[in-house]
Amino acid sequence: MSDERPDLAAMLHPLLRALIAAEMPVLAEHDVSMWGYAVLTALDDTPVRTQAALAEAIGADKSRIIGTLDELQEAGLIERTPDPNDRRVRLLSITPKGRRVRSAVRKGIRAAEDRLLATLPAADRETFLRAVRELYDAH
Amino acid sequence: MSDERPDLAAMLHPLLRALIAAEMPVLAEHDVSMWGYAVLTALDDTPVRTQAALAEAIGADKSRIIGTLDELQEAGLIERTPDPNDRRVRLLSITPKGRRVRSAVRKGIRAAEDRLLATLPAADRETFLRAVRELYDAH
DNA sequence: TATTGTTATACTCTATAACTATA
DNA sequence: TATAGTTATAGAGTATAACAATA
Repeated sequence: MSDERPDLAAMLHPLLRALIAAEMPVLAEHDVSMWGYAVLTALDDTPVRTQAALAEAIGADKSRIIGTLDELQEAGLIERTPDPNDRRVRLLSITPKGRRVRSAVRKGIRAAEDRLLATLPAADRETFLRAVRELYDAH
Repeated sequence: MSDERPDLAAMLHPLLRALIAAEMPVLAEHDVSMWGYAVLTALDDTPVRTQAALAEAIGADKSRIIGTLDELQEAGLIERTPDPNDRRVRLLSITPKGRRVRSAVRKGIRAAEDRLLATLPAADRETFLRAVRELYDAH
């Protein structure tokens, strides 16, 4: 029986798709993209950074997040201020409004996760989340 | 503590990436693409099907698997024979060689999975796999 | 008219390379 | 010259639509 299961990636892939699909309405409700939410999260957890460092932190290329930063700035969720010490860099920071949006989105996403995980017995769910976190930290 | 973790999708995404990266060398070693392996797996588990049904089964579009089928047929891993009863459809079947390749690839992939999961305590690993399977079956 | 397999087209992501302005 | 941010270009992957053969 234990060898009859599908490959791990073959199971995780549709699972992740379902998870993302469940998060889409939450993101749409608050008018942020997935990358926008990732940026808000990174900025909220560690306030100031250069754009390149931010990109690195969320696993994207520096050129790829620019559109996202433009949108977030336009919406007043982040600020980009020139660094007086080195006028090449733009100091990034999340605004109070950005923090509120991030918090609201996270709450909605956690609720969606809970619904998706609801079929698991509580003990298994705990272990599952702990295992995912451990694997995530290791890679 | 339980609220301090990253979002589930934010953890699963890089995890899946790492898993896929670990599988790449195995696939390359046996000269099959990821989709090719998915096709072999689907055909091995339920032998005969139309291309459209096969595509549906592996979560792809019927137009998207054609190149994959061409490659597999070229390599002698599957056969496409016209259905005498309905000459529009091509009956699909996996060849003995295809079965061997599928089996060898799966063995390599399972080994890669084991290495990736090795950091987890045995009990947690069991529960993790059981939970993933249950969630996968539910979606 | 509907369906199977196929080809062609377009659209989304992403990766890479140029360009500017500063240093 | 090297680096931060930006823009432009090209590639992979995917989704959709059109097409020919058959039912």
